[in-house]
Order: sequence, then structure tokens, then C-alpha cells
Amino acid sequence: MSKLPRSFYLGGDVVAIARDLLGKVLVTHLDGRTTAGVISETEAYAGAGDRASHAFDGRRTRRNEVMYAEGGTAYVYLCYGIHHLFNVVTNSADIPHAVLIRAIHPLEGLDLMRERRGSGARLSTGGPGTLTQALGIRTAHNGTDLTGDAIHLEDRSIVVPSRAVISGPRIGVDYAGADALLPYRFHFDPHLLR
DNA sequence: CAGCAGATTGACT
DNA sequence: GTCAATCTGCTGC
Repeated sequence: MSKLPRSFYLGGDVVAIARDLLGKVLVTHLDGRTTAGVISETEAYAGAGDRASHAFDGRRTRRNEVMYAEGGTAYVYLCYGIHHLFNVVTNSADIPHAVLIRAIHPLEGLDLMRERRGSGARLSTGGPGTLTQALGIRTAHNGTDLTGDAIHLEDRSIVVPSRAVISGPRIGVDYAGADALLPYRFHFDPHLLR
């Protein structure tokens, strides 16, 4: 198991990076406690030319400012006023590419994940808002350096075969016109991991 | 400054 | 299937 280096995040093809993130392991190390899961669903957001992106047409606000940071930075924002969504910023500084992590398969710290999700709740990490809750990721972590310890990604040599990868249009971006149809979403059935 | 819609989820009819 | 929860940013008065 090795932490993904800065160079992984600096590539120019955010769609290819979104595909490559399938099978990588997202790890959080918060308050001395560790939780981790295999990334099983991602979406690419391709910068200023992408109508579905917060950074479309060069938009720059307090919320999305960190999208313009160098690749390997966490972009965490609040969706619908409730859900914390976690993105991996990619490419060089000032190019606002990002990959939204939409689902993980739990690997480590399952009890803590259940605790964070709340008593009575069955452990679910199959949505962009539920996985951040399980991993303890909040808007306070916006701007976190992903080559550091608190939040990072690892390559544990989990291979997701091409034939297992399903690509298709992104979820919930109907407002984006033709860009809503781009096949920028990638996922696979985590069941294949067992 | 009011109104509205959004990269969503879970509870309820 | 419907709907509330409730923060950010955009549009229009």
C-alpha cells in the first residue's frame, strides 16, 4: 500500500483520472482514528468549459475557490445545505478540474463509520453525502492537502478490470445542457471485490 | 434583498 | 412516488 504521490493528481486528463481512481483507497486519519474504503464511483468535472462544473466559465467564488488550487487538494462543499461532498482537485494550479467521489466500499473502521452515521442507521457509503459522513469529512476539510496524513488516497494494488467499469452520464446535472450527456461517470460493482 | 434551484438523502404516503 | 431539510450562489426586482 502506497500513498498516491502529488504527480498522480497533476495530470491534464481529469476524465482519465476519474477512471483511474476506481479501486484506489480513500483513507481518513482524524482525531487519531482511521477509516478507509475502496472508491467505487466517481465523476469528472472538466473545468471552465464544463457547464456542469461549479467552475464553468471561470466562475470563482468563496465556495469553489479551492478548485483553482494545485492538484492533490480536497474540495469539500455543502450540497442542498446538508450534505458534504468530497472532490479531488486535479491538474495544475488555476485549472479548476476535479473528481467527485460518489461511493466507496468500506474497508477499515466500520464501527466508527456506523457511529458517525448515527445509531440505528445501517452502514451505507453508497452515495456522495453518506461516504463523507462515514469517513468524517466535513467542510472544515476543504483545502486539505491530500498528500498529507489527515485525508489521503492509497494504491493497494486493487485492479478493476476494464470490462467491470461502467461509464455514463453524470447524476443530477440535467441543467448542464449537452454537457449533461458526457460519459464522465465511472463505477463498478464493489461486490466484485470479494 | 427575495426567490429559487442545486454534483442529496431518508422518512413517509 | 412525494417531500422536507437548509447553505450557497445566481437572477431579477
